[in-house]
Amino acid sequence: MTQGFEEIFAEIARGTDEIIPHDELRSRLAAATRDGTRMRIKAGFDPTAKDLHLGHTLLLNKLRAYQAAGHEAIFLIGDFTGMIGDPTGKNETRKPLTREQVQDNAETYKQQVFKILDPDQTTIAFNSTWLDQLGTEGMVRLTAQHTVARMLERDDFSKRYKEGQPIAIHEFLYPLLQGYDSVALKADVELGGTDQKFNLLVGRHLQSVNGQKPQCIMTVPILEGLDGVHKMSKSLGNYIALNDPPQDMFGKLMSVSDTLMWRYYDLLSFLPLAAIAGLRQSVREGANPRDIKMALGIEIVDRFHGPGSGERAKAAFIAQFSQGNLPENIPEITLAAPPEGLSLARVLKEAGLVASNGEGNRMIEQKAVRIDGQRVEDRALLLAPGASHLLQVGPRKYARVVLKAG
RNA sequence: GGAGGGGUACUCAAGCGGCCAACGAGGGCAGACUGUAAAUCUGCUGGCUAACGCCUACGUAGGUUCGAAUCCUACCCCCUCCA
Repeated sequence: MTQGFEEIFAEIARGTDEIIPHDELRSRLAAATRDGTRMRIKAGFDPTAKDLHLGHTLLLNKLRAYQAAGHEAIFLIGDFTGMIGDPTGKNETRKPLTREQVQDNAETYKQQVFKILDPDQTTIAFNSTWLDQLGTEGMVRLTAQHTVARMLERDDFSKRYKEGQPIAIHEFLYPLLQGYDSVALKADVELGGTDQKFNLLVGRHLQSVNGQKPQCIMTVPILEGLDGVHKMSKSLGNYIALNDPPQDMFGKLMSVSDTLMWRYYDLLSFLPLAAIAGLRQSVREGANPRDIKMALGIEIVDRFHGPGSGERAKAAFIAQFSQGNLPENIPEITLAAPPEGLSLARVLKEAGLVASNGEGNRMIEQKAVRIDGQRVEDRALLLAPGASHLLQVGPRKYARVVLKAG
């Protein structure tokens, strides 16, 4: 029994950045395991993004680990916050979402989330449920439960305050509202990214002020995006979406640097830590990191597209890039061309391979363009009607174009 | 309410009457090299045009001038200090 708990706890704690307070979480989990009670594990998600990406899954994996141990995962959608718009740290106000958009995003969330979470042990909650009811009076009462001095303890705030950067008053409200969510949900544990630490701690404070046992908090690292530098985010375009097609997902994972690959192994793989250490050792002894990367690709693709899809994506990847075969599913487009023909740049643009004629011409000059496999460097080239061509720009953009007289 | 500072391309940041489609850096893209990796080297990085060239861009709107991102006026927005 004791050993069983050790394993459970190790799996829950794996990959986390901080657990506060560590020993308390441990003992609460132990007690719950012993008594067969379920703890309420909360993790909040911002509904501004429609698609979840791999970065979000760190929290989901963690929620899943709790579920595996028999606890209740609360997938909280911050729709209230989303509708107001949180401009934190930016001079650009985020556009508030309409209720419809939020609903829409939430639907998409649900479909994606259950690729990881067990639906039977998941509660989906919307914080507008209670925040809409709060009212001005409730809001003011809430603000009375925390102090400015403590707000300024947050790194972000104190730094900006010292540097004379603006801090809008409502920015103080978000931690409070998020903390209030924990009160409303009577959360036992809240999960969040490391950047959420302060907010999670506010939740502890508000719970105790409101006569609840303060939640334990657990932070997970922020996942770096494909560039290995910035956090994975949709707006930076360095992400792998959960609903990316298998081949894209695999390809993106393969394009990651070796350094980042290990990071991804640590944070995304379900392999035991000992196994990952073994992989590192094998590379040190001469194994090609590429193959290790492929194994990760297979694991991740399988997770989101079902068993077997990973191997298929790998095979397609090898065929296309290692053996130089054409990719599957090349988009095909039909264009009307005048008798004298259409300029190559124009065709590239119409086919969606470049954003403008200018860019098309640039690509041609940079030897990035191929027609039917032949490199083309003549930007004056005209493509005559009545022909069909395979166009390629750079290593990965393809299109098949049929030119009709017209 | 008062005083001062500032708004330049994806970002940061020069320019302060013509040589500015706008230095430089970052980012991005492409080529070479590769393992679609990293590192490195090279080039490109507003739109239209086969090309000559034309058109839009330096917070917004006007004005001065042969000519403005650069000068003037008004307005909008941001920041700092004081009250």
